[in-house]
Amino acid sequence: MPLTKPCHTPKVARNPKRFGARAMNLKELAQELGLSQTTVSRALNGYPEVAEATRLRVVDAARRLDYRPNTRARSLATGRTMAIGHVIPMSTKHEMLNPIFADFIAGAGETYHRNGYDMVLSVVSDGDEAKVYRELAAKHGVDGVIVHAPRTADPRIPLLKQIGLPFVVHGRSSNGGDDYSWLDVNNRRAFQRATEFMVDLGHRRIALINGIETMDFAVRRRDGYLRGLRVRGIASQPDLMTSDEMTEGYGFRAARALLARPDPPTAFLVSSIIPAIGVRRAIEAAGLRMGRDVSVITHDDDLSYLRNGEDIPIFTAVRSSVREAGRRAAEILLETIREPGHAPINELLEAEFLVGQSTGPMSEPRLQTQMAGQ
Amino acid sequence: MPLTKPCHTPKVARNPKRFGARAMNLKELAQELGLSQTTVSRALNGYPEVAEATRLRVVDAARRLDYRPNTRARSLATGRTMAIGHVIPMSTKHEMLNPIFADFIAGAGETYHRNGYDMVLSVVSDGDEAKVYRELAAKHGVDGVIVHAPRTADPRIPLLKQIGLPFVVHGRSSNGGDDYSWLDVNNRRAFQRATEFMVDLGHRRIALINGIETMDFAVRRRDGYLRGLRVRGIASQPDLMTSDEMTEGYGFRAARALLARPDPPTAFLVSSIIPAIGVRRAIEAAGLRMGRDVSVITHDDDLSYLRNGEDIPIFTAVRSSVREAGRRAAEILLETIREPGHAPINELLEAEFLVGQSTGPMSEPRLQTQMAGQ
DNA sequence: AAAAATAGCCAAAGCGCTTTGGACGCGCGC
DNA sequence: GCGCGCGTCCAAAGCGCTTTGGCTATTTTT
Repeated sequence: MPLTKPCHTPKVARNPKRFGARAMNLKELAQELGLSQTTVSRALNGYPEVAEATRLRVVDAARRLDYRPNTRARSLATGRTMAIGHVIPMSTKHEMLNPIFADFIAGAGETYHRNGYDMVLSVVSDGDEAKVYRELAAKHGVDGVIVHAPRTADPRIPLLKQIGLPFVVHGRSSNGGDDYSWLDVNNRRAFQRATEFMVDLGHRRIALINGIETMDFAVRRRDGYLRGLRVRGIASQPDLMTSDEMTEGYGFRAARALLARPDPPTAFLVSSIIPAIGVRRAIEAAGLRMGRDVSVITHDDDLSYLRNGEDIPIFTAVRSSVREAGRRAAEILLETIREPGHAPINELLEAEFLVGQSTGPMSEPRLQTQMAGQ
Repeated sequence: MPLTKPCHTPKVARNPKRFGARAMNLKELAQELGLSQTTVSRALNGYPEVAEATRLRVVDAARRLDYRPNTRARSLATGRTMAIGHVIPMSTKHEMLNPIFADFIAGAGETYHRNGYDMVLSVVSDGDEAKVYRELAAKHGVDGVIVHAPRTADPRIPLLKQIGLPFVVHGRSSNGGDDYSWLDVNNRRAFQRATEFMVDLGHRRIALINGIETMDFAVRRRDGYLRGLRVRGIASQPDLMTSDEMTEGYGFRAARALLARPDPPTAFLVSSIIPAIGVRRAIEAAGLRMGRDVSVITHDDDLSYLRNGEDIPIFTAVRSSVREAGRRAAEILLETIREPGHAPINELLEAEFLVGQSTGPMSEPRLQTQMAGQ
């Protein structure tokens, strides 16, 4: 197999060139104006060595003739591509996309748009990401990338450092120190707080419905949960902690299994609103009522298509807008591209704690006895 | 304001050029091999006028030295950019993304990847799309675009025809005839079938929780619903039909309001699984049981992060994989790019009908009397 | 055996832009 | 009046690739 795919079978149409109505180019615009390409280019790009009067003429003509510089040519000349890459990992296990990615993209896209950058996306089975990054850099496809869904010791971080491609991580990765830029939610604190809240409501058996714990954020959330228990003097029970891909079905199955135990949990901490919906389904399927018989707190990424209620939240939640994270991550990336020598930028966002309808004081034990502490 | 944003303040760093370790280019590779650039280029691109032995040498060296042609340079020379644009509309009303878009992208991305294409994304407030398309074409950013979320008489279609940029519509638009390529689900038939199914279960008051009816697909679904009623001889009631952006909250509110009527519907047809989740919440909040007291059928896009149950479906549903649609739409687009003169390609997918746990025979009227027909 | 075709390679001309390194004319200070 | 600086502009050299149009051997045809 050749290195660069000759997918456009050469024999057939060897030189089809461009489509439809050709667009105006710099040369033509310059001719039209009776100026040199140099001057026109400079006028449009805001360089000082051109008279204000001519600049006005040029800008006006450009607008009138709907001239727009050819991105490819420009980036070939400048060396910058004015594009940012997002490599979206797709779980091979469930052929599933991370549900938060759409909103993250939307946020980042805003920033890019505002700064004249394009966004190029590749969806890649998790594991193949390294190859794609390498390619992206070698092909000169992008000026920088955002790293999604970092694992605990993610190999992409040293790789990108080595390649020399600017990047920002959405989340963190424990390896490689802090000498790279990242933006993360304070997952540990959020989950610690949620746990303590549950304990303070009287709950003692609190389940954790976590994401896959090779993911860095999931580890941090578990840490927070454990710390919360410890701080309140509650022993943790490994069999109250589950970990899997955050689907509705997972939330349902996990909660159903836990609720079927002789000593079911009275509270659930859930890693995302999607499994939380499944948890609620399981609670109701068991003939119980969320917020009364069983309490639930979820992490809420504030997804645009799955809002946690309107006026008052459905779920009590630790919320942190992933779209806002996208916006900020993109800004940080553009910043590091603008000033290559700059020190890494780290930003830790605090989640807000919203009390909704899904939590309430520990209710009377339904089946078996329990000696509530205080 | 200048036409092309001079966002990279020129005074500061006038010529930073590229980052980090430079990659190997064609010239260097040719020198390394003692061949001309011409020959090396041809060898790699599979042209016939190069000896098989030298081709092998070249390909081998390229792999060894990790050579990858600069996309920008290549596309400048060829006139094709090997990139496809997706302009994702974002509802200005709710700042909401279409929840299906992530999976569509994932499907399309697969096809692109396989064919050596990149995907460039812009998220745009609905209404501004035309401008973005125009820009994309003029900048030579992409070889073609996918049109998302077409409205009933969508201006983007004539616009793109005029510009001459190849495109494929995901969905259809009633205006502009059929002389453009599209790929759609047979929404009308799907909703007609679902409606008839409900009627056959004994339901007479069937509500439609539809999407926004400026969207082409929503109109078709309503048509199917009305036709289903008509075919079964049931009069339609306008006050049983609602239409709004497909959020969970909308499903909840609409269903709650309808269930509070003196003559509540006994069945719901819902336009997407997300509002369907809200409908279920409303049903349960009313102290009723979905599938027993109230039946629900939903359209199911088979979203990877919101599967409709695992083994047996939660909701009875008309299902059509939006990811598969993405794959096919992308293939069609690449096809039309490959053969510009080709006639438009239209593909109508049939949704499959899945019976789940959310439907059952019309149960005893709970509050008021009703003379069930047969 | 001479003429024609072919296989295999190369130099150089673009693609459309930015940027370097002047050129030209004007006003200013001395 | 001369030189210098400055404000405006331009010609031309890339950026890294593809593709045209040869050019030289080698093979095939007559």
